[in-house]
Amino acid sequence: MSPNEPKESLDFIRTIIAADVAAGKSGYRVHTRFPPEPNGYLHIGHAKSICLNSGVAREYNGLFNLRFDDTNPVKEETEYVESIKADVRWLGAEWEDRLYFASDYFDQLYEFALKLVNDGKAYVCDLNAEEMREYRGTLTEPGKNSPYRDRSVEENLDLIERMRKGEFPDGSRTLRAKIDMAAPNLNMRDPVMYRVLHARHHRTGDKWCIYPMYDWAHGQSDSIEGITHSLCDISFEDHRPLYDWFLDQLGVHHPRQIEFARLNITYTVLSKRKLIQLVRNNQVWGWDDPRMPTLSGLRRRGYTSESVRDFCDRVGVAKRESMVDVALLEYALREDLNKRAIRVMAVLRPLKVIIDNYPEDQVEELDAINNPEDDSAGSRKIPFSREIYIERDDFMEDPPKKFFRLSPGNEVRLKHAYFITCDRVVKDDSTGEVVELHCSYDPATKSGEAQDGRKVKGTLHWVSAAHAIDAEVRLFDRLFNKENPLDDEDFAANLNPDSLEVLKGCRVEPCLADATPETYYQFLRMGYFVADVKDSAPGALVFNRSVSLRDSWAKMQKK
RNA sequence: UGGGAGAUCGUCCAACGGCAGGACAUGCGGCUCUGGACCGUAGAAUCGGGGUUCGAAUCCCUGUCUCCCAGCCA
Repeated sequence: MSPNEPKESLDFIRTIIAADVAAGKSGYRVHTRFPPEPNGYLHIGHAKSICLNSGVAREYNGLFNLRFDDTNPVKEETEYVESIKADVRWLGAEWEDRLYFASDYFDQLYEFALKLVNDGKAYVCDLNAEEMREYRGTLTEPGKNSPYRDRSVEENLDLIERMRKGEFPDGSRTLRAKIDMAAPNLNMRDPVMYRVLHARHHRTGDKWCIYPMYDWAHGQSDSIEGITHSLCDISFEDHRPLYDWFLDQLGVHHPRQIEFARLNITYTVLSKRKLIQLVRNNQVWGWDDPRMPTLSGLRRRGYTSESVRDFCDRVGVAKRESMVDVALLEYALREDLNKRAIRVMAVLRPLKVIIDNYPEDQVEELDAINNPEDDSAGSRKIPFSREIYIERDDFMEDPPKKFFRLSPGNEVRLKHAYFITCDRVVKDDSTGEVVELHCSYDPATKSGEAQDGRKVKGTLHWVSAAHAIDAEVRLFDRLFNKENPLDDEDFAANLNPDSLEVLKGCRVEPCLADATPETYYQFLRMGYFVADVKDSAPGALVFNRSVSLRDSWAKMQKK
């Protein structure tokens, strides 16, 4: 979408930006940024922000920056920088040569700070953390001025310079903006700009022992980069007056901060702090566990970046707090995969079927279409023989009314192959478990149509026993069994103990032998699957189920 | 009377003084060599109370509820 071909309605942010551009603000430019802190992996909530920021820029032929907000060396690591870059790139957000770090601006930020000190708008404060809290006041009571608030410019200059040089221990002094200790907005009660922190930074090393706070770094970084619209989540609404204050005092380019509601999804948590807890407590395999809402987890699960972007479009942008149904995410994936996934046959819980009247040593190569939704996907050959496997769930000895699958005496179609009828059931004497089925086929139904025009209600997937290859299949369910896991103080108590089911001894058709994570498959009637990027290898296949197919039979059974 | 923000189908998002609409989810029906996909169809909402207006989800008043803020985190 461009301003020339508007949608019938714009979200509130695009409405604001359209007005700003029309009014000629910032020279008709649009320039946005995504500013992650490299202290964890990106999740789908970040995807919403990335899509918004990069999308808006693209719509106006503007620019989009990736900037790491790396102002707290004790929490940040290079590993996170790399994973974030990979995730943003995967999503298709293009930062071109504009990869920045707030730490790139430490020198400039320091110069800015000196200017505020010189202007009498910032001072060095000797209060410790606890004292500062006491002086800050409360939500309903004003704070008190720091006893150090009225130091001379000369003394402040001397002190900040010595802070920078490392003369003072961690936590001993801060540089504070001189605003208003009685302000009803706590952020304006002389906020800290710099703290002393003798910590090695992942990029600047030991150069600095004072580090800027978020509020001091963020707006100025936006300004330096020429950002026009600084989009952030609603929790920063209270910070906007401070964002504006710093920029106004400095008299520099002044981007407009706009806040939107963060994304929440049912049956999951979208908070870096919570996710890192799951990782550290080994409650998941890692950041890229396929059950995690991280972008690396979703990717490993088999989500396409197209589907994630489509989902972000569908959830919209607004200010009210909301909880999006996870079904919408799944819908977006199915929608995309339905168009592009190769259809193959895989039997997850095998039950042997012997076709008694099929020639003992015969093998036929049957044609199988790769994707009925996409002619260009072509077709392939699959082997058929006397002994095959079908899904255990596709047979019932004593079927209920609407069961269209195999049962004694009933005829069904084997996809791409023949009609078969079940003649005999072999059971284990001691357990009574069905061990194998004896069936007969009708040679006149090859490729799945009966010459005489008779119909069957059911079509089953299958694999030739002699040709099938072994695979492990992992079925995932929601990570939490409560719609909002955060409703309870201990959210981890809501972890779904059945979120993972591992199936071994699955039998899949031969073409899957060299499956790689780059190919999205639909296992006919079972769902969409992808080879696991870490655990799958030729000869030891491991598939993740990305999402199941809609299943009206299962739905019917539940009633 | 701390400050800030927000309340529209079950869910998410529209409607910006002029017929409350779309998507997901759900129900029903059709079609199908995937009980998939697809097609059709149904039910489903303006937080409460006042006011302004020919006309209010929208403007005004009032009440209620929800969320955020007291890190030298971001």
